[in-house]
Amino acid sequence: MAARPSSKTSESSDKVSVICRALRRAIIEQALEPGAKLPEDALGERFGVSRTIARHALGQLAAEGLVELRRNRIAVVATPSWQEARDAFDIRIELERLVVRQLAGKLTKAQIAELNAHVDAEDRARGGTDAVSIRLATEFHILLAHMTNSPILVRYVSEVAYRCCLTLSLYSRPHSSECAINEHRAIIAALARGDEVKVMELMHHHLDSVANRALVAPTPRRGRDLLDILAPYADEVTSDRVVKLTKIARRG
Amino acid sequence: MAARPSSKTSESSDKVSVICRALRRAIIEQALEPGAKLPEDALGERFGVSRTIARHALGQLAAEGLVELRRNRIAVVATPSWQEARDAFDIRIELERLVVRQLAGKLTKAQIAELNAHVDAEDRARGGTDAVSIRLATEFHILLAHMTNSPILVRYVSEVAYRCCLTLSLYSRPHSSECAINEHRAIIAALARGDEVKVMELMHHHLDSVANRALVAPTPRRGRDLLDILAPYADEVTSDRVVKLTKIARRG
DNA sequence: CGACGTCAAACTGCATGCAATTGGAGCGCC
DNA sequence: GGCGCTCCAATTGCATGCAGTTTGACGTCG
Repeated sequence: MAARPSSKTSESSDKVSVICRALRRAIIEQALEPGAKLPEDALGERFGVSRTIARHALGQLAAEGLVELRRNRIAVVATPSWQEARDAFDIRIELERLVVRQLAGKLTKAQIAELNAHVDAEDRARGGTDAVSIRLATEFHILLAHMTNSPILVRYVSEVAYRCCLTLSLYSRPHSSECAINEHRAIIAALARGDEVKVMELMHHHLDSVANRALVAPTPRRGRDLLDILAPYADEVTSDRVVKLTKIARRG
Repeated sequence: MAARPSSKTSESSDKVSVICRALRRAIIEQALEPGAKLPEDALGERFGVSRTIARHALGQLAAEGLVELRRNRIAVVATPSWQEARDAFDIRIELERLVVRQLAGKLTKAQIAELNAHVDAEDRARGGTDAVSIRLATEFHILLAHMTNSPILVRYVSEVAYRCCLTLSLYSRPHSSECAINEHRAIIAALARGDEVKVMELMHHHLDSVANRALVAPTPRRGRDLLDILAPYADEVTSDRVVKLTKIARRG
């Protein structure tokens, strides 16, 4: 497989892109929890740029679904609903099946070594924090996507994987993703063997089980807006009462 | 199926969003051909906003892959390579199979009526321009995605469908997508019957045949950068000569 | 005639400034 | 104490201004 020219879409060294990367990482490592406020001034000051740039960066992250942006309101780290989390995983399964289908039997020795090295790193990180483990596991999948040389696929897999990361921080039990490392190894092995059918099945099962381990129940553990929880009950009362409920919810 | 609350990610009535929508439509209707220049000043003046806003809009469209943005250079409508076009269609097939899988047997009568009405509109538009036909065909798929009530799926299907639209304007023969209307009807019928397997197969075949009809050959008809065409030959000459070639290419 | 160097216009990258909106603290009323 | 009102600090929405970069036109020279 001839190497395609490097992506035109690759993120340049703009200040905007730098801030995007930093925030993305902070979000997926849960340094910024879902719901955390992201005022433009504060970001600008923190990164040594003007509000204009911070604003632009927030716009990009909103396009990726990592940040929620509402007119005249402070941007916040996205808080996906449980259903959205499930949807994201469903999409991710299909995309990553596509990835391994394209990759099966087409990896160079160097690429396989790179993948193995990454999983080794995951192994070594088992003692560390949960956040780092999750990030490394996610990066394994993104590394796979990169090997397809398809910029579009890379972009979508990355985005949806980051979103899944985000939901893991909302809904998962701690230490829920550690045993997935063996599954990563199995996937590499099947890719190397070129067993297209098997590797698609492995990937499907892998992601599905991560999702099922993580998205334990439609009732989130923490961080969910009271407003969302109460939403289904809103139909039962008059709209005036609902407004009051929301005030209370926001306060709590 | 209970209706989920409307998406938080829906585009607000920002000036930025307005410009995005306008440009998106102009691009997929080929009013703006791939490679067309999009200077911030001109956009700002045309839409009655400042450069800041135009710039922000371009950033969003770049994130969607409709626009190419390079540092210190005028933004241009994206010119996907043939391979990228093929990749986009592959991704689209998987995503839309997911859509119809979720939808099979779960559509209300009203929704089926809406879909049929849309296809009727496609039928009526057969006499009109190619661009309108393509736009309507694309919107049919996006309408389907909307019915899943999954904002993420809507976003990805929309994006990738727009990208495919874009590539059609680059690589397809004229009048290549007309006979697809019957396939749309067949898909609606299978959805209504709730035949999950069949409808996934239909969608797969539908998109695959559109792609095959459209992406006729790795040699594009027009609009492709001379630079890309000459790239494979560049290895034959010294790198100094290549630089000169590129100068010539850019000029022509 | 074509290659090369120079320069001004065009354009982008980014910061700053101002008007408009929000939200929440404080205060009076029931 | 709870509810509603007013008002101000915090924050966003957007335009403008300035500095740096690119483009391509022009003049010069081989």
